[in-house]
Parts: sequence; C-alpha cells; structure tokens
Amino acid sequence: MTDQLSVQFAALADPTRRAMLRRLAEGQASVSEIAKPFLEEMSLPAVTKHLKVLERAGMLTKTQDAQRRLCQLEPSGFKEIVDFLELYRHMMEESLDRLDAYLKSVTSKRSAKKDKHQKGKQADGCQK
Amino acid sequence: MTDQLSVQFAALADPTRRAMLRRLAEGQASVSEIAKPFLEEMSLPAVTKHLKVLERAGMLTKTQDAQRRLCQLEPSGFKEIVDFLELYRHMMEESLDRLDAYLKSVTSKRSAKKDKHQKGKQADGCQK
DNA sequence: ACCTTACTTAACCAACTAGTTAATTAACTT
DNA sequence: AAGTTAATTAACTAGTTGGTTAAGTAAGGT
Repeated sequence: MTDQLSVQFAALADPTRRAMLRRLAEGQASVSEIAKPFLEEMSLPAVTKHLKVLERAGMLTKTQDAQRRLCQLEPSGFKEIVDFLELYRHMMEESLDRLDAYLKSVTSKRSAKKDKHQKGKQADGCQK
Repeated sequence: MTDQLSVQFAALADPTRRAMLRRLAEGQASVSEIAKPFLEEMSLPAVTKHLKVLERAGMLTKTQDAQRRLCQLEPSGFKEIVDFLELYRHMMEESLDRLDAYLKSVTSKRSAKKDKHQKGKQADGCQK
C-alpha cells in the first residue's frame, strides 16, 4: 500500500530503523556516524536504504555538509501515527483503569492507590 | 524481522487492518461482520489472514460462539507501540511549542494565545 | 443423515523488502 | 592531477506479504 500512514508504520516495523531513530533523538549525525553501530551486521548501502525509508516516511531530513550528509530527526513526521494511535491509547488506559478498579475492589485494602499504571517506559530494549 | 514490536508496527502498516481495528473499537464482531465492508475488494480468506495478523500482534482476540468467531479488540496489544512512541510524541509536542513561541515572537501581537496545537484528531480518514 | 453457514487451510503467484557486491558520484586533501 | 573520504545508485537475490481459488472442517438446522 502506498498511503502515507502505511509507509510510516512500515518504517517503524524494523528494529534497525527504530535504533537509528533513537540515535537521532540524541542529536543530528552523519550517515557514517549512524552506520557505525550496524556495520558488523550489514553494509553501508543497506544503511543508506534504511535512512531513505525513514526519509520517505517524513521522520528524518538530510542536509549536505561537504561530502557528509547530516541526518536530523523530524518529529512532525510522527504526527499522523500518534493521532491514529490516540484512540487505542485511550482504550488501553481505560482498560488498565478498569483492571485497577477491579484489583482494588478485590484486595479490599488498596495496594498502590495513586500513580495508576506507571508508564512502563522504553519498549524495544533489545532490538534483536 | 520477528521481534514483537516489529510484528505490531507491521500489523498497522495496512489500511485494511487499520479499518478493521476502528470497526472493532466500536465493539466485538464476528469474522463475517468484519468482512462485510471489504468483500467487494477482497475474498473472505484474505480477511481471515488480516485478522490473523492482528491476532499475532496481540491486538485482537477471538472467541468461538457456535460456528461464529467473535473478534474483540485487545487494547493491551498497543502498549509496546505506545511506549516506544512516547519519546517521539514528546519531541513532536516540544517542537510544535517552539514553533508556537516563534510565531508568537514574530507576530508581536499574539494571534491565538491559548489552546496551543489543537490535536488534529483522526488520521487515516480515507484508507485508500 | 444431509445441507447450510461460518470460517480456515493449502497451494500458488506477483510484488515488495532487506540484504548483497560492484560501480559511480561528488567533494575535500595533498 | 591524483588520491581519499562519504555516500549513493545499480543490478541482483532470497524471503516475506497480500492476494487468489479450491478444498476442508466444524457446528447448527431440517
């Protein structure tokens, strides 16, 4: 499919590209800097291709600096995806709240009242 | 790639499957009920396959009711994805806020002070 | 028992993806 | 001018995806 939202989700459906985005979130970097952690697993052209996928998804922009290409994260590229997920994020939180309420009613003495579901943080810790 | 986060993003990288999830968000439905809007574009086995992709992604569960299979949205299946995106969602909001601040400083008389970036809502309106 | 409804499984195919190596482009260095 | 660094493009390949039709399974209806 060629619709933009599919292109964006497909861009995220790869651990190498997600790792690249995490790197980029820490600041801009050249292609070879981004490539460095991956050159044991894959060739430079493969890295170029991954970056192109992220670029077409609108999640990164490149600017030329002599021979180097500086890549920069483009946070606005996540807008459509985040908007799409809003509905399911809310449903998820509601169902967790219902679970909370249930557990609370079952244990009778509430265990960890405030702070609800504490936002587990940092998925994809392994990127195998 | 076989990691779960990739499986989940890949599941969302298809307009048919996203439309199915939106349908499911309104309540459970049997396979043929879900299939109905798509049977002009594709066959029933194709629908079965799409549902299986969503199931393997942990975003829906099926329960048997006589010959029918009732499908239900599984909001917890979105947790990893939502957690992964949290970082980029925040960066996006920050960069929008910076844009706000810039526009405010440029126009000198601020135009629409409160309400910030008003959450555009509902991406994927077309699902072509 | 037999038919129908509701799905799933199997076998196949075209198009796309993620990688490869080799060649090319382009800018700086000496 | 010749060489080096940085990255891309081209041509190819194996494996995956999204679809097909045809056959199979399993439960309820008559």
